[in-house]
Amino acid sequence: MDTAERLIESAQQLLWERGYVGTSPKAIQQRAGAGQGSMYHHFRGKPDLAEAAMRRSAAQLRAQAEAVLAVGDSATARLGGYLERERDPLRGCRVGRMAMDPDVIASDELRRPVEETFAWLRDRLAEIVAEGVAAGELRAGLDPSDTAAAIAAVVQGGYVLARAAGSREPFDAAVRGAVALLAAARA
Amino acid sequence: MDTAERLIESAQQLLWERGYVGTSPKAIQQRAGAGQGSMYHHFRGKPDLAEAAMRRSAAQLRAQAEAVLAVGDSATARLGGYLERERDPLRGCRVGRMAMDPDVIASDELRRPVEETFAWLRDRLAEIVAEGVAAGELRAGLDPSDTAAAIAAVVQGGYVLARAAGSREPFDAAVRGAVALLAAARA
DNA sequence: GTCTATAGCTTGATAGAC
DNA sequence: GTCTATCAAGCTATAGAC
Repeated sequence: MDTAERLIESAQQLLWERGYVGTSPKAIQQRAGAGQGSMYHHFRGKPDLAEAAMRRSAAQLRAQAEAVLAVGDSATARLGGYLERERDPLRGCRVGRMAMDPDVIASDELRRPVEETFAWLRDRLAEIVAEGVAAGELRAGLDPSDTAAAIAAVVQGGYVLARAAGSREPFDAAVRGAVALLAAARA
Repeated sequence: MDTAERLIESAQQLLWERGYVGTSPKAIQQRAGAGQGSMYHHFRGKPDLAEAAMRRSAAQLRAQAEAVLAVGDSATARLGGYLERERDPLRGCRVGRMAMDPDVIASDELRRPVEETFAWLRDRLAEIVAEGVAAGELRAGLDPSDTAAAIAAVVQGGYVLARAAGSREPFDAAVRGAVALLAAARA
């Protein structure tokens, strides 16, 4: 693996663990086993490297989500599969976490990968809800876009509850609660 | 208002805007119009002042939530009132935001106010769900604790979606989605 | 491409005058 | 109680040798 690659992966890890504000170029270099000059040769600076790392993480997350969302023979099963997908709640979401970072939100370049990821996720979830409604599986009155936003929010909020509690339990409870509410919305 | 008070309020604002890692003692002092020595006279350091500020914010949030949760003549109305309470989604939750901060999570003292706030909120929401079930308003099978966690998560996750999008719209959509799912779970 | 040296600034805290 | 001065360490970036 070359140096640029190691820098990106180290940045991905540190952004996940400590966020953008809490991650220094120096820490990235040390984890990657690279010197100062090496990093500034491959990237223009911290924002540039962070953007590359965030785009990478966003692409990986999307691939994982798509893999889960494609499986299941009913809308409820596919949405449930997304909600119950194996996660590590105490680590949080590597993309969603960035949305709480002031410097990320203040920069269009840095915010864009986060924005695109959630726009895609909401659309994808809404498609599945709409299919469930069309198939007569879910109630006719259920708004696909609103339901999708609620499902995505339960996962992101579950991370907050888990980290606040220092335990994965609230995350699992929120997922169970959401699955039960979806079950109640069957036609 | 005395200096200690101004320091706490300034710290509350900055922690909300920039998180713990992104907030420096110097920035707090400047916003409060106080010097270095003044801050270190009233507080032992950044963690001490941050803890005071977070406890204050937690108490305020709890009072606001309790005020909303006490109003309404049915469980659905009270839970809906909590979900639809007036908020500024782009600012995020001043308590929930702290859960994403690595230094807050690493310190028991700093994490405790966050933990206590969400433990209280989940209990309070679960009580209301349980009352709704007992009254025959909500389905008998609905688990109060899981449903409460899902509701709290929708709000916290809604903030993430809104900040990612740079717009309050996803927050409002998630709330509408959650309200609709709760309506579907009526007995 | 990678390294070391250096720069100028900020951080979080302490010292000591008033 | 509040102020200014000072500190060692860390931050982000640039320069220039190799």
